[in-house]
Amino acid sequence: MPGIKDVAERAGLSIATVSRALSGKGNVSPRSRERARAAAAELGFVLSYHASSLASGRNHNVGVVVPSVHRWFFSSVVEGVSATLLDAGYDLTLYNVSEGQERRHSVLNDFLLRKRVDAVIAVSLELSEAEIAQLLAIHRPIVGIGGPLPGASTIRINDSGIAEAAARHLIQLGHSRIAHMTGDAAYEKDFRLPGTRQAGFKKAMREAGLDVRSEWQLSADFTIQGAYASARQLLGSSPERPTAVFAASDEMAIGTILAARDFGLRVPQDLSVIGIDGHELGEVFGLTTIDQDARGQGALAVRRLLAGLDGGSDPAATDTEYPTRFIIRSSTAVPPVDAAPIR
Amino acid sequence: MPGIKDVAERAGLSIATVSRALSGKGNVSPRSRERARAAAAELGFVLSYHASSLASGRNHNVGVVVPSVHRWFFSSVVEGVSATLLDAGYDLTLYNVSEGQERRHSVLNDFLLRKRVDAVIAVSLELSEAEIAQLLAIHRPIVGIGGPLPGASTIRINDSGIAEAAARHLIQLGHSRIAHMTGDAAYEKDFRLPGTRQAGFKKAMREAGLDVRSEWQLSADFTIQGAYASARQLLGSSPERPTAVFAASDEMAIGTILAARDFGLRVPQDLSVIGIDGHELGEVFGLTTIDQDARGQGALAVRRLLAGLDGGSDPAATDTEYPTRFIIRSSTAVPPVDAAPIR
DNA sequence: ATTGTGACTGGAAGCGTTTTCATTTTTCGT
DNA sequence: ACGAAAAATGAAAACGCTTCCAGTCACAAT
Repeated sequence: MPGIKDVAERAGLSIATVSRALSGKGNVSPRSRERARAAAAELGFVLSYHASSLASGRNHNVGVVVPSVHRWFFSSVVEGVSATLLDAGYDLTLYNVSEGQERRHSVLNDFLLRKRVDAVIAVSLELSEAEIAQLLAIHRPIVGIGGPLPGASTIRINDSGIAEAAARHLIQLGHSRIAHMTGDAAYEKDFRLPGTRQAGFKKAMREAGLDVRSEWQLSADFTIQGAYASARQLLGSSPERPTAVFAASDEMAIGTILAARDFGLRVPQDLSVIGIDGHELGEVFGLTTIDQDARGQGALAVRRLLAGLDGGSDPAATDTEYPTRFIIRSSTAVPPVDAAPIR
Repeated sequence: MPGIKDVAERAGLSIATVSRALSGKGNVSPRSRERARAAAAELGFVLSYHASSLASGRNHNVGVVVPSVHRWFFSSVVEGVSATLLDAGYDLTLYNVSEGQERRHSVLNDFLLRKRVDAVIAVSLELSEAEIAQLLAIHRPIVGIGGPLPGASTIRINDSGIAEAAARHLIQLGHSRIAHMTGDAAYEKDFRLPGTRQAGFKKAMREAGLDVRSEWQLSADFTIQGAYASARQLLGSSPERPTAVFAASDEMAIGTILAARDFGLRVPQDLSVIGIDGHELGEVFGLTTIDQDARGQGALAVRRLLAGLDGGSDPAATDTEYPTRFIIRSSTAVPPVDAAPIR
């Protein structure tokens, strides 16, 4: 396997010049540059990643920590991050910390800190103060997506605001019997989002003078199947059904729609459903939702990171609110006339 | 940031001994080992990944090449791979080559070959002979999942066999008007699977003496929404509907079920649907399917790889057939009595 | 007492680049 | 055409480890 030395010999140049020619940094005459390129191509030479990282201190690698790669939001973000990173010539090291705290701990310590990533993107991960301090201490830029990350840059959507908007949409249609499906308590730890969206919902309800019935506050694990099971309970048992459901994610909204269909409820005639996300499947279900462009958030995170890496200076820990789009489809409508309003 | 040198000084040992103590290789007295450990812990020392890789020639990193991280099969495999790799102390570098050939080319050349992965897992990727040769040339173990990879180890399910079994299941229920939804031609290039499953379907039909109607051979892009659109065409236009649909993936089967519902067709009374995958959503839809444990396949790939890395010798290019499970739920039943059989 | 054995240990040579620094060559204003 | 500034170059010093090699030491076997 050829080394830079071989290239240098073949090109009749010094190692230093070849290095500069190949990396594009520093001054090299066009002639030398061409020679170096040619020699490298002929020998099929590729730089050794480790050697060059060791010497330069740059890794060209960013770590992405996700709780799962299965759920829509995460895989969408990862796709956005991956594409942008690849274009920029960076590697992406994926840390899937789904299974509990021990693994997560070891990831942070043994992997991330091991000087092998230039930066970290933490998706919907709530790190402890200590963990954040650790990351910041090694002087690597971090950006968080979708989760609070005090001290680091974050990209988030206005969770409480859009939850409010979603609830208000239902209220304006005339609904008063509105249920809310939030994320599971199991996720609360890593992922404060459920609470935030719930707060927005409650605020809108309160402002409209509507009751927030505790039996209509349900939760699921953010998956279609989890929401399906949860919604069956809601729609099946209670003789007094809600006329609308606001689900904290599109996947849960879809699960709710499926459950409704099982009970012969038409959406939106008998039940309005609204979600949050902009899931690809939304169209199939005619789901009214608020689109957060997850891929775009991932891409933005990378751009921000790279800017920081090149600029050198730690960019101030900015907190960017990513814009969302309200998409009205056919899963929401005025409530059925025979439904008695609450209050 | 402390280096091994600092640890050595603090422990009153030589660098060499500390290295041996920390890595566990070579002979070190228990006393020295303990001292080294303690000193390292006190300083919060972690090995530099690059330096140690450069010196030792091992990366502790495997590259995973996937066409997408969004579709069920891929994200499931990645989860399996990720978990197993992390447990073994390896990193996972993700190469998402979704967007066309150029990117893919650059991935193979600039990244994988850049001496930074010890092994490669290629998921459903059909590499050219030249590309495989390249990979094999750098003497890195490769294992392919779900795609043919001549010369390398592969893990696959018996695609044509299970397709046959799925079709036969429908036939045995009494169906003769059977449609098949296969993967898109767009995927054919990377991903020979659609054809393989289709072949199994045709074989079963032929053996049963049934017609394979070309207008009932449809295709979609493996997603729910794609299948939904495709199935609407099938079910909406033709006055003579099929009584059963065999979809080449669960996601497509689900899309088909959704489309059927739109037309007021009951599943399975009016239309039987069967898929392949073992998707989590299958339960919600009562989907009869053939479960291929994608996570398990990912985990197996890693184990195979690591065995090869430790064993040292290139393991013979084995071709493992991963077992599948037929799961009968409620989406398949005998055909409606009024449906005229074909032939 | 002598030698052999094997466990430990430390010095030092890499691993394959990048980058600094001093040096040489080129360019350009006048 | 001359000197100063700019551009291009090469030697060599890092980068932070692993591992070879030779040497020390304790202990058992002769």
